[in-house]
Amino acid sequence: MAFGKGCHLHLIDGSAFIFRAYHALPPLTRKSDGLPIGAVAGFCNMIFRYVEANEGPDAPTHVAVIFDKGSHTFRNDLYDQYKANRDAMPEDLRPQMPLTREATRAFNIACKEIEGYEADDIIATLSRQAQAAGGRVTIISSDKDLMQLVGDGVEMLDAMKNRRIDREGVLEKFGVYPERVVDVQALAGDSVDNVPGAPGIGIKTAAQLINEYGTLEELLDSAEQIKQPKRRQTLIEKREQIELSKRLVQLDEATPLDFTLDDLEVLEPDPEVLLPFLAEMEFRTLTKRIADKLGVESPEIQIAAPAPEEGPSLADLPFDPDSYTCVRSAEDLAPWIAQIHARGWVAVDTETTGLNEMTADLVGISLCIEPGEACYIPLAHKAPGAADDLFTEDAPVEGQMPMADALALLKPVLEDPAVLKIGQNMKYDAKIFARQGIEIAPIDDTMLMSYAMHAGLHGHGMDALSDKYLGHTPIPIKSLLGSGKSQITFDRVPLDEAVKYAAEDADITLRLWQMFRPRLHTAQVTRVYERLERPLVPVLARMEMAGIKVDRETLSRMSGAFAQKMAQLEEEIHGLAGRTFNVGSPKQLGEILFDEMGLEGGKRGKTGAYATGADVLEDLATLHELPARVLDWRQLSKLKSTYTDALQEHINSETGRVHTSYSIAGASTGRLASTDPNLQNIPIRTEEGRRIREAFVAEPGKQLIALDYSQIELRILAHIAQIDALKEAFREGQDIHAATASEMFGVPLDEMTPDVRRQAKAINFGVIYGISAFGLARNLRIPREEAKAFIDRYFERFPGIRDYMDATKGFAKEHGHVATLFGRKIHTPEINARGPRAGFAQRAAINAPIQGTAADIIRRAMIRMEDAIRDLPATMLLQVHDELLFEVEEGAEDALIAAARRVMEEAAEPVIKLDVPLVVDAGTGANWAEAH
DNA sequence: CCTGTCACG
DNA sequence: GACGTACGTGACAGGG
Repeated sequence: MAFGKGCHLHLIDGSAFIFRAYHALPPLTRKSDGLPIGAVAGFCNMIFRYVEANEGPDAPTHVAVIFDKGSHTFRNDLYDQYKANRDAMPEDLRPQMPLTREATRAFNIACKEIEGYEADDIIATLSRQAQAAGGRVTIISSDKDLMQLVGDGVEMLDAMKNRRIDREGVLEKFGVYPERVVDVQALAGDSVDNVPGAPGIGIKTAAQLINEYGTLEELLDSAEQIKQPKRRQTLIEKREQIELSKRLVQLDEATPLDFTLDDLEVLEPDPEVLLPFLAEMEFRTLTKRIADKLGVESPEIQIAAPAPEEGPSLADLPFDPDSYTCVRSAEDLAPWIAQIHARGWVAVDTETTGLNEMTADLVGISLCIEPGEACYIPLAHKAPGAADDLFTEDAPVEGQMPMADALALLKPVLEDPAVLKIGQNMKYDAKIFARQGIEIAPIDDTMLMSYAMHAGLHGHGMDALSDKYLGHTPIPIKSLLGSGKSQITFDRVPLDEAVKYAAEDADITLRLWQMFRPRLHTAQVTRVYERLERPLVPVLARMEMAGIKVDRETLSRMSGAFAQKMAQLEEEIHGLAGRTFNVGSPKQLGEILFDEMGLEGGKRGKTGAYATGADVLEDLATLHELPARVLDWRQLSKLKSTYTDALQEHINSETGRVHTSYSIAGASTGRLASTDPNLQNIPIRTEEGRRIREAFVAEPGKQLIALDYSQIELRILAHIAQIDALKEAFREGQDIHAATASEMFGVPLDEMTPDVRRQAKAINFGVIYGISAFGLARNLRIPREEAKAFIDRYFERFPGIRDYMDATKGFAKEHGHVATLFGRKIHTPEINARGPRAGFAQRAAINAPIQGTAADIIRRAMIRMEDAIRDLPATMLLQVHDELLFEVEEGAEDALIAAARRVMEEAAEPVIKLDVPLVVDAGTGANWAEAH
């Protein structure tokens, strides 16, 4: 069909699709050969979704996907810096580029690119041709450069946001209509494409100037008349640069094409072509979906067994467990040490008798210097267990170096500032070595490299990373140790097996390091890794080793009291129920409440059991006494089992202190997580619970000091979202929730009631969490309509908040991640999902930059803290997200507070100058309850 | 091993 | 138009 009046042309910006697909999906690889395929998969999905969405009455008659071709265009001849600051294409995306073309053709959609021209120029040329022929055009892209084409039958469609952009939309974005967009762009420049523009003039100012003077040329000719001296000078002095910028942003509407509009007619996909392509890519789900849609049978997808030697990215070297060396003597070890010095780096891994670094004993050390070249140094292996004779059982295995000898030889290497020690989760090994008197440094950590690059995409344990990035499943530790009751410790593992396992770990670590090192740069997270992740390792190691003194007597006394009270309550509850049952069983409790007692409103969860959460029981408490007693019982049960009992088990017998372990790469937002035990959730909100903190004490002659950031997340929100009213309130030191309430409800601050303030507080928190009327309604126990009215009012009073939320969601959808002020990336792979998961992902995306920036700030404070308090008799013990806890000798409290507060309040600087002050509150006491 | 519950920021 | 919703964690008990 010839293109003409009544025709509708769709032009799809192919590169935008590809990059969106690439960033939206984890680095998927084709199962059979490891070919990176994530972007192709995403691309095909997007094309398919596009096709499905365009079957209606407004279906296009003509369509093409347009790509960029080559990196050199006429714009580079005009200006050699054009797009010069663009990152190189990620290594794993490059091989996917030709496949996206193939995919387009497989869908039977015209696929066009022309050497030396950008896709935008081809799109411009086709749009004008279509307009001239009397047809309509829809450009599927969100690239603002294309906005100059809009109007007179040409519209843009942002496929992700599903938003059409017409002339008014362009006006909204640029402040001018499409025909003047290039003028505004020429002035404002574009940092992404490295278009210089006029320094100091952004889109707002540019639009204002153009609207005042009509066109860019008229503006430049009348530059002398401009009142603002700075602006006038810029426009006069930078005229050439501005005119060059205009030529750079101006799309070429006369690109020579080797095809015509008629060639772009919409065609049905041919199942004989499309399905084999999808099957070859090994897209199971998509192949089936499309086959169903086309009404044909889905082809069988044959996935050959992975052939590691054919893996393209890792054409390296297969893993050979038999190639590893067992080092049994100083003579064996010497050449390894020489090789390490020759290279300047070595991957190191320790094997121990357990997972708790404070109690586990060193069993052996493995080293790797090149992929495939690794050794294991057994140091404390014993004969395999269960010997009849208790004495021979503990005899060391023959042929091991004395531990002291090995450590004496390794210590200089491990502490050599010229030798980089590479590990996976180095904090563990650093602590093991520290207990042997070795301060390992400098270090790299593959777990943290992965975390900096891939937070939110997947876990960062070695097994996951090896599988994903090396296509190799490591020997499972369970195969050596067994599990459950018969589990043995690593010192009982036979040497030949131990060598294979341990050396492989070091080998994997080295290979991951070689792969990740360049990728840190392409992912632009080198600074995050080097400034926020890696330096934290020694800091946390020292905090964990310091531990905090916990008074067993106090806990034990509380346990006894709790047990007594619980027994009492249990009796009462059984009496009220009319029979005995396990109060701790939600299942049994639900049956009692809703089946036997016949209370109304029982809701079943997905397992079919009644929900009996605190919110449910609180509602029921108005109807009957039993649920109220159960709530009391549950509180005590929680306190006893999780705190007063369990904490006693964690008191280290040697130090008399409790040593938590922080996971650096656990939470996707950059927060730390505390485990074994978790010291970040010690009770404080209720009086009974709070008393548990009395058991966390300072040594005699010392004090505990707690410093915590006041409202740090709301302050960050005020800064990021640029909310002037919030900023002002913080600058004036106002009660922020009261100030919010006052602004929203018009109540003067001195007439504020606690209830109004409470509601405003809930809204403030809600905003940080990605507010919804439902969530707020549930939190405040008010009707949803009322909650919605609150939120509407809030957005009305603080319109910047909604802009922030929309912008953050949009960014996540486009890039597949969000970022903190310090550049930490948090990936949001589900952001383009459908159904309830989309909501989750969106709220998480809104929250992540705020929570993550707060996490970055306290990390910066912790990293600087040791230096700042070096001369004080004080130790940093714990971090609880926005709080740091110190132990300090009596008499030095004030000095510590002053020094630590300064570090914390200035922690964002100099990278970020926040528009709001950071404020730190401090408390001192003999125990944690008093210090808070 | 999963689910529900509840402790924290 | 229906659906299901506050963000981030870890530990414990029950129950299959």
